[in-house]
Amino acid sequence: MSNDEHSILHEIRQAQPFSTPAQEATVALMRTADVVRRRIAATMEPFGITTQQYNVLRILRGAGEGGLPTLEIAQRMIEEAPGITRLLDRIEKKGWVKRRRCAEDRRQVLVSITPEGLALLAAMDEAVLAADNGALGSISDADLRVLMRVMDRIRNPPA
Amino acid sequence: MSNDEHSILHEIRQAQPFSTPAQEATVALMRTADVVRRRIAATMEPFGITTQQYNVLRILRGAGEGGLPTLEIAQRMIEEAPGITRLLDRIEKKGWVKRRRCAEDRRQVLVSITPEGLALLAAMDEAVLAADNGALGSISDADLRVLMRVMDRIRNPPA
DNA sequence: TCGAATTGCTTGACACGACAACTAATTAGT
DNA sequence: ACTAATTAGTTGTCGTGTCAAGCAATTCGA
Repeated sequence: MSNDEHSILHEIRQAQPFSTPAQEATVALMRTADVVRRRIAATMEPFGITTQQYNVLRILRGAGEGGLPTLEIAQRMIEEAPGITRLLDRIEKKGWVKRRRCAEDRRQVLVSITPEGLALLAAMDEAVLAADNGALGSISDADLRVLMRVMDRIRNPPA
Repeated sequence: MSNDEHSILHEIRQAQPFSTPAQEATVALMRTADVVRRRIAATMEPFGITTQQYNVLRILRGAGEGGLPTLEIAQRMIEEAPGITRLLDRIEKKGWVKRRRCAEDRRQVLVSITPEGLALLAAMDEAVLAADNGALGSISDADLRVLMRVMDRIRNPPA
């Protein structure tokens, strides 16, 4: 079958075949995610923003005026706190978000998106939607459903 | 359904629902790969090696005595050349690989695994196999086949 | 054959992802 | 009220992904 042309085994050129289907699927999952990540990053790059920075702005747009505390943002990304701090540093330097101390709990730093940030997102919305759809656009709805279900189970294994 | 507990929408707490199933699946793919990557990294970490470093050693073990030129390794990982150079720097410093100039084409650097590297891999083999299986162990063979097929198609979209 | 591409890396600079340690503010326990 | 524990963030360090340059060896083309 012509599928051999782009099978994982071929891509890796591994001398030894995989020990198990689960192992092969694990490798395939990594590589697939990488490929998609790169495609999406490529559509963001012309706007001078990275996917992580874009995700933060998306989250903050959804949060509205009041903004969100730093760690709340970290939670919604999968990320650890340290990463968020510096990510916000860079985004703030570009003028897309602003930070202010919360009055009630002075440990918290409330982050909110600026008008410039909103304008950037607005300019990007169309391209990003197209890219996200494009990345998995060739997959049928039925396959997408199976994909989602299987991945849900991978992330949250039974017991 | 109790599935709501760990749905992607719940995990992201996104105010706006996704525009399309493809978009939702894209996000799920990223997060799933992250989760699995972390699980595997956790099993490698006790051996003082990262997943990338481990992958290089695996490739070199498959290559045997002669070793492989740097860029050939880069190709088998998905990675760019600069990343490989520095990855090899670190692995070499740990004594797991050695580099030598190729006599026929002095532009090439042949990289091969050392006995220490082989010993490390041997010590890790069992744990890694278990981890890879464990990561997707709860997925049925039928689902794995679908998963592989769909991901193949994502990586290599039709025309 | 001699200069112009090309190839195979390497280095520099910037963005992330993750762990550890640290500060400051708040809360809990006695 | 006073100390101990917790919470919210920040900073330092290491490993990696990526783009842009740069360098040396090799091949190509007139």
